[in-house]
Amino acid sequence: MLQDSTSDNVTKNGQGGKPQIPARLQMADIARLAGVSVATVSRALSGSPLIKAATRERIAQLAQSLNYTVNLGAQNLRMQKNQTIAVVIPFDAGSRQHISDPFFLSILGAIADALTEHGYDMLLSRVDSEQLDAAGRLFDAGKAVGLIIIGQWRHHDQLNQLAARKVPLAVWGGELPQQLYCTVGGDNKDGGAQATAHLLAQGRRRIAFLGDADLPEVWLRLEGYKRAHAAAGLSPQPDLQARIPFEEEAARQAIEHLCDSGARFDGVLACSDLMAIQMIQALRSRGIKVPQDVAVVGYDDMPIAGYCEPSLTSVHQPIPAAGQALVNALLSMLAGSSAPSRTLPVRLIERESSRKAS
Amino acid sequence: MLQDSTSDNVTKNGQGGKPQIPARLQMADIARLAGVSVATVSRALSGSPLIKAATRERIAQLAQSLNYTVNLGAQNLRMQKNQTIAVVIPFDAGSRQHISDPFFLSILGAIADALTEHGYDMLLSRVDSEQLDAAGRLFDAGKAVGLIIIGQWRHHDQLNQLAARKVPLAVWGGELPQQLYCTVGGDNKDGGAQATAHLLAQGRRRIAFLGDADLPEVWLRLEGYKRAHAAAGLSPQPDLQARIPFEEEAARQAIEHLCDSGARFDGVLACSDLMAIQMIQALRSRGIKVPQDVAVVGYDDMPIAGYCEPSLTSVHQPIPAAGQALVNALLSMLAGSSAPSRTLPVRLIERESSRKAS
DNA sequence: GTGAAAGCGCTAACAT
DNA sequence: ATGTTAGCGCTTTCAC
Repeated sequence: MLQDSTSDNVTKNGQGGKPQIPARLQMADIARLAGVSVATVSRALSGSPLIKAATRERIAQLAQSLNYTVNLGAQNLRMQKNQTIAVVIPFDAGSRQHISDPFFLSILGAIADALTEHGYDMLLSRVDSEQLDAAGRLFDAGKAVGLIIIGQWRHHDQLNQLAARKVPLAVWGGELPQQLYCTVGGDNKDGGAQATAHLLAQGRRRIAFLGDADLPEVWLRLEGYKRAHAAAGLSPQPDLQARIPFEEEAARQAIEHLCDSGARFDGVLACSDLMAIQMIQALRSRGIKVPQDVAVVGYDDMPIAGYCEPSLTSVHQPIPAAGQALVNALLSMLAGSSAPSRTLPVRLIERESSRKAS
Repeated sequence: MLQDSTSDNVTKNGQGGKPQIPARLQMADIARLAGVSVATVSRALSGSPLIKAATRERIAQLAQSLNYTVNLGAQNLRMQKNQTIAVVIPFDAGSRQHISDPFFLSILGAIADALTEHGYDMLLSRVDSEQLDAAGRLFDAGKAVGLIIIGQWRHHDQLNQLAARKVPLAVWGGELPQQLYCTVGGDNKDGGAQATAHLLAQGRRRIAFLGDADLPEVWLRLEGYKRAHAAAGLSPQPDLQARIPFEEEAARQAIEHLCDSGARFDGVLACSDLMAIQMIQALRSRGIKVPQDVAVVGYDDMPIAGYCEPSLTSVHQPIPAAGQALVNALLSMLAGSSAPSRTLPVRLIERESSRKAS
């Protein structure tokens, strides 16, 4: 059997059993075509000064014209490197619905931009929000060198375990005591407080809080809500704290339920813009006016906030900064340094939905 | 030098120069710990019946307890396989803004779900919408075995070239003549026609069309708009066709400009819900009532459509079906079969923004 | 039933 | 300035 057969244009074609799909070009092919060794091609393509400029150029041209690109899988294996970060958007196990909150695309885009800038690829993955630790598999299997997880959900503990296992990890969420992993998040306590203080300043006294306080971010916002009440010498009604989930359909039902429960309120702090909008709709369909009868404040300040009717007062989160901060944190962990958790400033954007009652 | 040194717990630690970050466990480590060869571990972990059940179980336990998982990079290289699909969301080159239209997350989620179901990973990538062919690199470099591209943008030609190069490709967009690649998309012509017919039926006669007809999807919707006019024995005013881009900020400006241009219209067909909402806002800020003075119809029927004030009439796109169709198409191409383009049915959801003029 | 050894596509010493 | 060679972590014939 001839080893040096130069008769084939492309390495290994027609050997395998299957009807081989256009086998990808590999370095050996380029080498043969250029009449040099693979080592030379490798060096030429990586721009090594060891190769004579003319040869380098010739090889580069050849590769380009054939759309050849170094196989990154093989390259990474050999170089022991991996430039992929997994971004995990947990999904609500009950309703396998895909998350409709625009906040997620927004932060995803920001992370994608930041990763691209640093030359990393982004593997998008969805895991059950009840089993965040399943994301660790992406690291164990070497698919990604690090993880960015959007939200702690109910599993601070699982995230801690991942971190204890030394899985490089940056999490969008609230900073919690005894936390082993790095979080980046808006200042939820302050955001909750700003929004609540604003409603109180408008003369609202019975302010409903919409959100599932089992989630750290929401819990912190609730703390802010309480703090603002305390600062005004008031104490909030516990029955006005409604456990509304983020997922759209479940949220709709819970909001309807709240409105029909007979609870009386003249202000609402919702933990997402979506919830706020759903609440406004539920109120209006019951003949209750916003903002005259009930003032509503949302959270995240997504683009829609400015476009609804009435335009929505909302707590603005610095999404692009968040994306960068998450990526920076993770990269510095990968570089061996430790990354402190960061809390980013937020600010209330006042619009029509919370205008002062007449 | 001892080859068989069993003294090290982990392969290659403390050999390299750098302060080695917790070197990942590899098969050799498991093999040593289990007192068998790597071949046995490999077989055991892949559930080969060649291995005695007891041994297999023991090895599985060990691996599990150590969070060991086969390195997929190496596995893929060896097995000549790759289970990654790249999903490309082009960005508008001018405004490097991340796309704020919720439609993109929505379809991204649908694709992610469909890919997960088939055991594929999803690499999310953003490319300049003017250089869609740059996405081919993901395939050339072996990072992904196939591409799903969201939208044709202005570069039908580049997509055709990719397809001609045999890059496995499925595109969300409009079906065009002489198209070498596979598209999946809503029935844009019909969607445009349904929306327009609805507006005409409400007595509207001067209907503005908002969208950049350079984009195939938009062009098809415009065709539907014209067809509906023709069917009613009417002909649309060319000056009411406004080239509004999808990107939020640019759209806002273009819409303001249209409103101030003196163009008179009593109906609007917008090519996204975002545009529709922006238009409603622009009109109202000028004292024009929706739907009394101007009826507005959006496109995509995103969740917000039902939640704005007035609620938005919109053309509903079957996003989950679209995600599955895109994935199925790509997978069947990968399997060697050809995949026909698909046009999915759409339907108009009537809401308040287009109620009949009194 | 298990081990030894070759090789997936590439890079980096070490030759020359 | 270029070629030879030995692996990266894994799977899989082929031996035993």
